[in-house]
Amino acid sequence: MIYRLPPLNALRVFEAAARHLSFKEAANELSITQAAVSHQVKSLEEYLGVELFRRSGRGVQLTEAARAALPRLRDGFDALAAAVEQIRERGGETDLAITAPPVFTARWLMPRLADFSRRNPKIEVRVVGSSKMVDAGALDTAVMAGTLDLRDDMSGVEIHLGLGEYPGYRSDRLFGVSMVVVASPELVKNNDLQKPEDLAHHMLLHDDAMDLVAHGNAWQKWLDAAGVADRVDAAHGPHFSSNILSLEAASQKLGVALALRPLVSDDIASGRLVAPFTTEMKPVGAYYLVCPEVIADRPAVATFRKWLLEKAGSSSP
Amino acid sequence: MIYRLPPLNALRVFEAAARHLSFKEAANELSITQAAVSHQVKSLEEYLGVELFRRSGRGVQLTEAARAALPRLRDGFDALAAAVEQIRERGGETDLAITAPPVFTARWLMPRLADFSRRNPKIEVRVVGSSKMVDAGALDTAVMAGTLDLRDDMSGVEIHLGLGEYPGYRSDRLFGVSMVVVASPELVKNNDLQKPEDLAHHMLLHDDAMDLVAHGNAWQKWLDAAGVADRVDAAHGPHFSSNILSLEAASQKLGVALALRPLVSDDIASGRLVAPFTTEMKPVGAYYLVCPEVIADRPAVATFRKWLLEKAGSSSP
DNA sequence: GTCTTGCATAAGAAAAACTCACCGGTTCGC
DNA sequence: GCGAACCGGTGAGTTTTTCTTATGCAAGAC
Repeated sequence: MIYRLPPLNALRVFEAAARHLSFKEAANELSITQAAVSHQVKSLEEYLGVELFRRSGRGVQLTEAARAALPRLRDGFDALAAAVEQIRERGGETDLAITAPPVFTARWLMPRLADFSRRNPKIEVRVVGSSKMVDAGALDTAVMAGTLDLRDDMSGVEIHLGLGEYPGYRSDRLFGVSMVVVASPELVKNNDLQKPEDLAHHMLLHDDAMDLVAHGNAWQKWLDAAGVADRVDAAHGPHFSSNILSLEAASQKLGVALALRPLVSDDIASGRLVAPFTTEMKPVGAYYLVCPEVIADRPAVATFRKWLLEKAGSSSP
Repeated sequence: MIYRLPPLNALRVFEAAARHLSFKEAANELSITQAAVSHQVKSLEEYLGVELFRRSGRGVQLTEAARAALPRLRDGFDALAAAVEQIRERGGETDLAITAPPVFTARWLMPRLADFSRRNPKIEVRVVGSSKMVDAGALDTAVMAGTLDLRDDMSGVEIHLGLGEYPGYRSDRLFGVSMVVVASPELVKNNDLQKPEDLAHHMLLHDDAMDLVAHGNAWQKWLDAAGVADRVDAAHGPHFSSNILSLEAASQKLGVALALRPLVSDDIASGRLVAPFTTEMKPVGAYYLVCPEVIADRPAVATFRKWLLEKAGSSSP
């Protein structure tokens, strides 16, 4: 993952200016002059080729483009600030830090983690749901060949959805995943949702994470696999930023979502969701437990790995 | 929200160096010299007062502190990159983009959103769960009543947990929140969890988001409010990065969590969770629907606001 | 009109980032 | 062992970026 980022200071200045809706105030907050803010904002606008503020003689207003990006920008700085804070306080006080994709965490890990904690009450756990544990890059051709590696870093253990190619790191395969269509049982009962063609009459729920896994529009790919791409429109429907949200939406009868098997097994077993079709799309990759060799033999890590592999083995497809 | 951040370029260099576990490789990626990387890393270490790499003659190793903070750091840069990308592409093309905290989205918005979509099938929605929509509020900004921005390629509303002071933005109060203790019904039945003191015998589930809302250690504050701070240890127990995860953990009987009322009302009604104590801690703030004045009167936004306020009114405390 | 406020801009000053050249320790091949 | 190849550390000097000062310009307030 190589970041292509604009000058970061300019971003920070822009964020402050946007928050205050005033260059002067922003300058004050940052302990620089108003002129400096003006310069930075201008350079950022030139770099991006996009107007960020609308100057109306006196005062400034955000443009649509700038406004739309602000939440993420704040998210970014928040995360950076948190990371720095963590370093300052020597954060890793817990015995075991687990970083994993949110869906995996909520749907698979959590229901089982209680068991782990019961068996190992002394191991203090820290669970971080990180949206970017999907190896988007791992689906690139270069990496598919197994030549390139990414992510030579990490803290504690991480769970990745990828190919398991992490040179220098111990990686254990948990289980493979496939993509299935899920919907609320009532939706299936009430309307006819027996053949993939019937999807044309339902709302398709999209989510960004799934598109990442599928390396494109996930619905499009699934419909292709099912051979009904020409009869169902994959473009429309609400978008969600995470699989957790789209699954929640599906169970609320908002529409039909894509999910990863076996993560949704529990939902299906409990009747919260059903998988009406047999068509399953095998995306590349599987969930892997990855950790740097240097910490692989720590007691807490070793215990967790052993436990996790056992759990994965007993419920894997 | 004023960010206290180290020199950002140093952070970026550090991230690259950590990823490659090599100053030389990092230098190569960043198109600078190895000496520059060395300098930047050193300055960051001095700024933080924390050793980040352990130099072993040839090659470098991450220290614990550095390793622990990396996932967040990467999350941060990912978010910044995404924000920049979004600005470049002038955002999505949906009719209505809703950015909200993850718990709010999953526990409150989603169950109701189905109704909205049913009533307004033509409005295409994009829901983004953003981890840090909690804020103290931008309090001292100049209010601008400027020229209208007539471009309509993207319209975003946000839901914040804050004070409702957003100059230049239209903000409507949805409902206030209070902090309550929740646990699995079985946990309450099997063990005695009748008085706050009993918490001493249970695992306390911590989450970062709740600490943010409480402006400190949320459990500590709750225990203070309940008057049992001296009898229950607020420090230990597993940590989660989001309220969604800690609630999930609680319902899996891993321990006892803090939650926001009324977000968990549905869980309590359905019996997934119970709130064993009457002590409720009122944290500052409430959920607000916030949107820039310039887009407040667009049909999609106006429709959504009307609907949302109606829903909030009928279920607020 | 005149005053005030807030952003833009140019030119020079200050600060930060980078390079170069060289050092020293470690590893690896012979 | 011994020397070569690597890799990071360091200090001095240079380049680039960022900031300030000073001033200009437009819009709203009185």
